[in-house]
Amino acid sequence: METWSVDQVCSWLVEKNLGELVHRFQEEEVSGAALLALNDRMVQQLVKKIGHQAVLMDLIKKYKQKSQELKSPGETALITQAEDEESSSPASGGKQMPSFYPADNLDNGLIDHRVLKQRRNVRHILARNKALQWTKSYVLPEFPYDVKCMLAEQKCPDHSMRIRIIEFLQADMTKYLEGSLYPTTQQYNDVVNALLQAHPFLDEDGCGFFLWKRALKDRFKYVRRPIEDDEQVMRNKCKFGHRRGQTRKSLADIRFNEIKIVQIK
DNA sequence: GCGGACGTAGAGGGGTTTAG
DNA sequence: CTAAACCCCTCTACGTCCGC
Repeated sequence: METWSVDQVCSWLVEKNLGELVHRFQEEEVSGAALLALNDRMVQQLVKKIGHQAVLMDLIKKYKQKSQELKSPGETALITQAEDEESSSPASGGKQMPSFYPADNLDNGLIDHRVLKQRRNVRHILARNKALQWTKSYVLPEFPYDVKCMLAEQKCPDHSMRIRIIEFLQADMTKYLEGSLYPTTQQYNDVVNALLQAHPFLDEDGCGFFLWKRALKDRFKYVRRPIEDDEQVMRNKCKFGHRRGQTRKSLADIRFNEIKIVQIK
């Protein structure tokens, strides 16, 4: 890893379901050596999402630990394999995500402004990575520390907490969708049921199921909104993306979009 | 069996609200 | 001010029912 180029680091990120970070890593020219030299503050500046910060720091930490233990060439493959096994999601029966959320990590008030701007480009490349097997008994992902505290205290989540819960659930579901951004109704149901079973107090007024499900659907919709390079998304936009008073996209437009998609590919 | 009416689910667009 | 959630509306697709 020490000798990796920026491109190799980016491939590794994609492999670790952190493809969303590729653009930032390329922008900041993070090579393998730079990756290993990152400290907490740098990771906070580089990576917006606390969940991604935690995963990234944990992967680096594990790499450093194992390279100390092994101290032999060609170890990377072994480590990658080990990490693959360890980082599999709870729903696939693997171990849960590392709970590395030190209190100082929450102090992200100085996050680089460019990172905030990046949120506009909400292409969840995660969706394109290796899909995990969806099982009926969906297991909730490991939430960040502050969310876990709120859940443990059974406090009614405020707006920002709701957003964070939804964001984590959406990111976790994406891993199972084989590149699609369209979960089935059953999948929405499974996730919301798992959430409400684990935390019944979230079922406000007995209509929590519908509220959480709608929030989750809206979140996926919001993720799809800016996407213009995905065949399935574009097809649905052509199909449904017009309202009374608006002209329907002509067949020519649809063809043009299809050609654009092929060119992008 | 066929075709129209109807209901429902699931898409999207876009306005409004909320929170940082 | 802006990003993101929330909410409402419209449209399409599909299944079911019913009359012919």
